[in-house]
Amino acid sequence: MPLYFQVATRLQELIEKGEIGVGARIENEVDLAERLGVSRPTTRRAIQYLVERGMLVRKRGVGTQVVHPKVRRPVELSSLYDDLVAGDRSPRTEVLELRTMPAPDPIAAALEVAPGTEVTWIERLRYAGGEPLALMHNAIPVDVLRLTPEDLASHGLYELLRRAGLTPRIATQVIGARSATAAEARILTEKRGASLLTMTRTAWDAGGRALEYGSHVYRASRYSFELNLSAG
Amino acid sequence: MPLYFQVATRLQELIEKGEIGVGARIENEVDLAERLGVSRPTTRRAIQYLVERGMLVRKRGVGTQVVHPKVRRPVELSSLYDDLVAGDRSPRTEVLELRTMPAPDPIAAALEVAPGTEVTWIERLRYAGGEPLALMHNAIPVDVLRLTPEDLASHGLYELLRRAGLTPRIATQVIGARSATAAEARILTEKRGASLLTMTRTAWDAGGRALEYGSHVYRASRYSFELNLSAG
DNA sequence: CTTATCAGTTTGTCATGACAAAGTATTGAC
DNA sequence: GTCAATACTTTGTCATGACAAACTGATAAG
Repeated sequence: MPLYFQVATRLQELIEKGEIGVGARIENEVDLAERLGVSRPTTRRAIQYLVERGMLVRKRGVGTQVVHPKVRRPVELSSLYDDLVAGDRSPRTEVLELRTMPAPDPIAAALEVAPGTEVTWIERLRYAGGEPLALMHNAIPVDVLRLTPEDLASHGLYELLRRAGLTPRIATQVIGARSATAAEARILTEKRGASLLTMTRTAWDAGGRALEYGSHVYRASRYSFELNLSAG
Repeated sequence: MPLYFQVATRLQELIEKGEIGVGARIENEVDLAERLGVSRPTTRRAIQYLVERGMLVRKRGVGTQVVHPKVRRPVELSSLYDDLVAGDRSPRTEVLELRTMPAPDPIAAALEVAPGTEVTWIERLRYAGGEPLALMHNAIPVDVLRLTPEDLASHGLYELLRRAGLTPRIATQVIGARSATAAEARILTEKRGASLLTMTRTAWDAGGRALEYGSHVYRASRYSFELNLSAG
């Protein structure tokens, strides 16, 4: 574990425990470095880490202040399944459809691959707490990953990607809303015309290769997106 | 302008122009630093900057690769008004209500201030391209900023905050959806029961002080949220 | 009393040097 | 020909030293 990370963790603990209260200034970099027996760049990097997480704020000529006692996590690249597991809402997945087919033009465009590229097309129904929560459509290029219905029934798509050594790194999402069609309402046990949250996403790995395109609809009565933002 | 930033900008231009193609590896840090006549830490910092923006990816023992030719901006702390101006959709704002009142409990809780703290309560209707787009409710503690209807009619709330030297730094947002009430439908010229996107947000400044609470509804037929995410 | 100047404090930037860790390519043994 | 050990390349971490820029507060001038 890197030194700067150890320092950051130690600082973070002090703040989370409240031993350095909100609004208080922490020791200046030079003294802190000397007291901990590390160099100033290392100290700076540790502080920088906590600044990026929204715990600390620096001001030149003034010092470094605690602004929030808890880490505000940035928006994360996780899947719904992971979120539900973390929230203890006992997710279950029903695979309604799984087949390979040439990508339709809009999906090929979203994935930034040639039109007609073979993709695995998946339609899944996600339950949480025994109730249907979301209807999810995904397209994964076949040369990225091959999937079986069994895998998908018991694991999140992102978990399967990670297991195959594929790490989503960058994603663009569009969140919107619309009314449920009759078919959607029936599947999600909502009334016709009920409001649905829609989310479309394309995710790329570190190599810039598109891993996944997703077009999902959520029951607005049961789900919302939570975001934590921090500006430079 | 800092040296590392100049280097980053230069690299960024080369990549955006396509002179360094996607997938190509850039020169290694040591050589690049020497060629540009700067130190390796400065070069590293410049590269780090572009990595955080999703343009480059580093791999120890391998090198640094271009993964995307355009900057993927992180989710930004900007207001709807700013977005619309940038998108040339000629926004206009109608202030429906503006008064000071003690903050109701849920709003006081969101702002992390004492219940009953005086806030300015604002109800605005935002137009874009001549059509109503969003109905916005905001609460701003009076000791943070005092507002006049004239200011608000011609400027975004965030612009007014900035002008007063208040910079939103951290925010938490919740995005959801629901059906329009009869009153909302009438104001937004939608049908009754039309789907609306909802967004509630609390924004804090660098000092950890809550600047603003907002609860907005958007016409789902005319607006959606776009997010770019990048994972560490 | 008000305002301008100046010194002190603290973070921001940059250079140099060194070693560690991870991945790749080459070489050698079998 | 295959596999393992080795050398090489490249990024990751860390130390030391120095000066610049921004803010604060005290001091001096009006």
